Amino acid sequence: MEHAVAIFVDGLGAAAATSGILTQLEGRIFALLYLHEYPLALEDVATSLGQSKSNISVNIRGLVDWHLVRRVRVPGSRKDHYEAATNLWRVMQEIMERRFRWNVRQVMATATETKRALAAERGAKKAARDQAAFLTARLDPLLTFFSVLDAAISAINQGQPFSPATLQSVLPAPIARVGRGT
Amino acid sequence: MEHAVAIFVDGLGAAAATSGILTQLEGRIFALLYLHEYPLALEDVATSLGQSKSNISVNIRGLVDWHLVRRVRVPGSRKDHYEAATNLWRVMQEIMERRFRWNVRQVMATATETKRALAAERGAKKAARDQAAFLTARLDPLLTFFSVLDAAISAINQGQPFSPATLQSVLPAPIARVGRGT
DNA sequence: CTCTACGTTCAGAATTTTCTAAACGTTCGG
DNA sequence: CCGAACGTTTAGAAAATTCTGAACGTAGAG
Repeated sequence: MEHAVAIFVDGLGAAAATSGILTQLEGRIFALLYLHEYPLALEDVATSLGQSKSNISVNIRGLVDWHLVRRVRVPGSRKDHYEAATNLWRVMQEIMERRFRWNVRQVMATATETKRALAAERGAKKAARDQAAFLTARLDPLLTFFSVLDAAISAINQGQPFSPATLQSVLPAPIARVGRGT
Repeated sequence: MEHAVAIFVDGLGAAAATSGILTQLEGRIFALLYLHEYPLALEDVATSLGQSKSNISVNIRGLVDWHLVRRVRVPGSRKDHYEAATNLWRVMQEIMERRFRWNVRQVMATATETKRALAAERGAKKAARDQAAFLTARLDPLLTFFSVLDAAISAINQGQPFSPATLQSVLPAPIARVGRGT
């Protein structure tokens, strides 16, 4: 593997590992494909990354599910070939939609469920009623907050993907470089 | 532990486990504290969650570092007591700032580093120069995209925390468009 | 100063996750 | 149909992580 590509693969792998969105290996696979002009066969990916074919097979499927990687047919070959998505805005929308939002709703469902359990308790004693009032006072703002997050995600995801040029124009001033070395 | 609280603890724990931001146990600790009006001692947390004190000690420290939980002194007692943050907006700003943004910069640093390596290679042959041009064509939009993300995080984090009332008012009419200015 | 109640550290146990290689199923060229 | 070239499944190995209990350090009460 070329030196520059190796650096990118390592760096993106490390970033993915701490992202909570992708695993390190998924990050590495994506990085490798992202820096290849033409689709790579499963086996090429495996040998490039020093992993077994079975492991790549399993992990690349996750990337395909998330639309970070596309499977393409290459005329002369029977092998499966893969290429990385290049529309980063759309990739982010997908991740927002399918992961972040799912999490947000999980929290909302939990809060709602908790309120339901609370209502079902029907405490007759004053202490129990006070307790229920307190719990509601905690649960309601949480529910509101996550509802707003949910709405914000909707708003973002209904927008059209930006082109690189548009993105460029949004940037205020050149960001100072941050030397977060690996 | 009360039934309603148990449901909340389990639910938030599950959400945290898949969030990539907190571990399940951190989620459970936060949930427990969030639904308690008065600070809990380390030991109370441990027994409520069925974990060893040492494990809670380690995991609660992470929450304190992230300002999701505050350590407070309780006059009559020598024990450490903890209470959950209730300002969810501020909590989210903190997480954005310290985790998501850090990740974004990691990617930017990687892309920059890769370009540097590319420049250092100084390929004389035509094929090498073509390859370098292609890699640059992939790296530059990525760099731009993540710069925009970085700027967006700045914008969000420079805003004042919303009050629950304000959040509520934002809810009915979803945000129509993502602003382009600061 | 001593004794005790606490939180923290740490070595290793328990559990979970990741990875491999062999077995298997499928497709396609002959 | 056959055989070879594939990708996938899966049982278990390897590695990473989470968790515990004992040892340790510390601060405050007496």
